[in-house]
Amino acid sequence: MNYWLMKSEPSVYGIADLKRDRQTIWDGVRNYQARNFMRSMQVGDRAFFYHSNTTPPGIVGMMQVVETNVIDPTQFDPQSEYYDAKSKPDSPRWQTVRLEFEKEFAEIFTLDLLRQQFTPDELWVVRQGNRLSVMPVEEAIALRILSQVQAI
DNA sequence: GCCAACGTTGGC
DNA sequence: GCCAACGTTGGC
Repeated sequence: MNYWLMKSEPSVYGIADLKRDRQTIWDGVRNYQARNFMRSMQVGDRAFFYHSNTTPPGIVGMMQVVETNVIDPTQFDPQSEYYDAKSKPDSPRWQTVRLEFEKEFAEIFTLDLLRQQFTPDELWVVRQGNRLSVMPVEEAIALRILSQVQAI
């Protein structure tokens, strides 16, 4: 079982949306490194839900991977902003995962707090200029974060 | 809204 | 295969 961190802008899709939907396909990722991490995910892995582009940014909850190697349907949808004309149905470029809501934190674990507790080597999200939207989190780091939060 | 960081594209 | 131009991310 591995831990991950996945970013989303709450104005696009936030923890409240996942709580309502219970499950979601994590679509729209168009970065190869992020995609490769999602390809390596396994059922039962847990992921921190990170709110980006908001005040303050930070981790707001936990999700669980319930299905792997999901073809991102938006790549074939010309109406979607994530449409990829170069991706063909017989060899899709973009795979993702299905995630299930696990819990929402009583309080956001802010980026500022993460910076105070972890070095950029320990936790990639605190690296300056990091634009990666899916990244691994070491178990020891994940457990330190989880020991400091309460679920709603 | 600004802009630094940085990934991608495409001409050569 | 280099790299300038361009587009996007995301903190502030």
